[in-house]
Amino acid sequence: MKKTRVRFAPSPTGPLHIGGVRTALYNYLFAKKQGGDFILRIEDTDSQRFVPGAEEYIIEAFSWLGLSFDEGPHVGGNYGPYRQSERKAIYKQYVDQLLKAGKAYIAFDTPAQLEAKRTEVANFQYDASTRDAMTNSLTLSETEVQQRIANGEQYVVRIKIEPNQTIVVNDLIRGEVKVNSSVLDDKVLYKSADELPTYHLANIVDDHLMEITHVIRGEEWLPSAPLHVTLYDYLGWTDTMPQFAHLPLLLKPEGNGKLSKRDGDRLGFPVFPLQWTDPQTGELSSGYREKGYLPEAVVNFLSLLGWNPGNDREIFSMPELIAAFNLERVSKSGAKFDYKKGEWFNHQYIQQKSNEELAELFLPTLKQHVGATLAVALSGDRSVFGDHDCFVFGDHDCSILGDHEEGQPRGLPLREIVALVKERVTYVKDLWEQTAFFFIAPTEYDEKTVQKRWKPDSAEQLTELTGVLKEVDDFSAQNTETVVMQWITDKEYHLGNIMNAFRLALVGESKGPHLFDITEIIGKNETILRLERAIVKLK
RNA sequence: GGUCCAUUCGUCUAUCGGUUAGGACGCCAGGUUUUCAUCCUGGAAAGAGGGGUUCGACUCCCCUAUGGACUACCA
Repeated sequence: MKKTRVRFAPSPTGPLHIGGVRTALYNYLFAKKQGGDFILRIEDTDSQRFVPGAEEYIIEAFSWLGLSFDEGPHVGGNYGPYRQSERKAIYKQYVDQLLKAGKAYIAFDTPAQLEAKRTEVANFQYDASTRDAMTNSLTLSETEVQQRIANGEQYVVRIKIEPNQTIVVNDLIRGEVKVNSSVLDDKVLYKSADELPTYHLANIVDDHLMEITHVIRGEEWLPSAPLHVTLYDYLGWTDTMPQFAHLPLLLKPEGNGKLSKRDGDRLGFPVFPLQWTDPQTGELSSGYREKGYLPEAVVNFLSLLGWNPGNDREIFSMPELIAAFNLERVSKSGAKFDYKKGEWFNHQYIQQKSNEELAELFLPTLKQHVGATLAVALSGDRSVFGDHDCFVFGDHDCSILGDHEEGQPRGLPLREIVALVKERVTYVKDLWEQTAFFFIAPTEYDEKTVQKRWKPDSAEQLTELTGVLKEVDDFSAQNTETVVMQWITDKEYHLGNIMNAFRLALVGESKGPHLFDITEIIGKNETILRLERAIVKLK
């Protein structure tokens, strides 16, 4: 049994879009399931559309997602080079072979002439029925062909499709697909202008030479699969031809058409794994990574868009996906991109993270928001910064994760803060909005909440509460809660009124985790300061 | 226009001739809660249409409709 070898072969014409990521993922899962190789090949045969940075982007994206290539331009391998632009000489040899065997021919018709032909003749196709009326090596004498080439005239090499043959493509997902060769056209295989083959030829030659066993690609390639089968035949490689599997497409959520690069930001979600800035226009497209997605969530989400394990299970780690994956369970019809489900997956994966891991992931976002106060922190001051009274970190990283010296600027135990709110966030970034009040004390209060929660006697009651809290030595959540509850009971105050006003003072609005978990974390002094400020401001 | 592919709740899907057509997302309702969320429970929600085949079709076949892809010297 030959070793399974699959390739992902993007064209470096821009950022990789999410449909391409899924295709790569399925290739990867399939290869790893078989203990095979996963190869990256850069298909840069279109010199016109090359975009600088695209290849690096692709490699970085897969590195983030956790798909690693066994061979490729960045890691090497025994079947290189892995950029088609570096394989010119290889292709030329096979072009000559086809020409010599009469399986292909040289054509001089210019793009302009073809364009004219297409507007003049409806449904014009360069094929057996028309090639005799065109300017090519079939209609020109051998000497004239040589003459034109010697004169520097540009030409292309076209495959010579024999009409009226039945071509069978065996597809692992769709079964046998039969087409009559007469509907195929004499596709361009090679362009003299840049001495590069087109996709079709380069693809077949490389897959053969790289000993690819399975071609797993998007359904958009199905119509040209018969051409590819013919090419294997013409080159004499039929017996080692890879198996084909054409994947269903990822469709726009709104209904029509396949998901395209432009859809993402228009519909409010990323279509690229990583953020991308167009080098030409400077236009910025959002990415899953920057949006706050965990790569595991993206992988899991994508894996289930067009494939299912045959049971109700939905959460899979990468090793579990590899174990469960097979091509037989890939569906045949296109899948609309359900962005909401993606959010749900991310939520699930966030819950799986430990508090330490989440705190670590949150740190960059947190620093963005409170970064300016770090300098204040280092000066040993706990002081007013801008309009806000800011809580700051002792020394950035260690104190964030917990301990602090008495009398020093207090760092907040980020790990514990994260633990309190993690089940309510979808993105790592949401942690900021859920926890901002821990770091920045409220100085303004949400108007609606004030109207609803700040009662006529709130100021008086909270003043009294402040007095009670000042007497509390053990400020643990449990103890503080016991004391406060006892006080409320003794005074026969209305529990909700007290607690809601208390929360308003600490948080600034009506949200957040259990109140006494908040007081424990921000500590006695800060709790009292916030109460006093609210009493003054809301009186 | 031509060729090819597809068609189960709004969405992703299970079902491989006999099921009250299952699950998940989303949505709605209720519950938990000192707030907001989370969470829990429940609910509404599907076999495109028409012919066959069969004792019996979501499932097999045909037609129609609809959707999609392709139709470049792009991949």
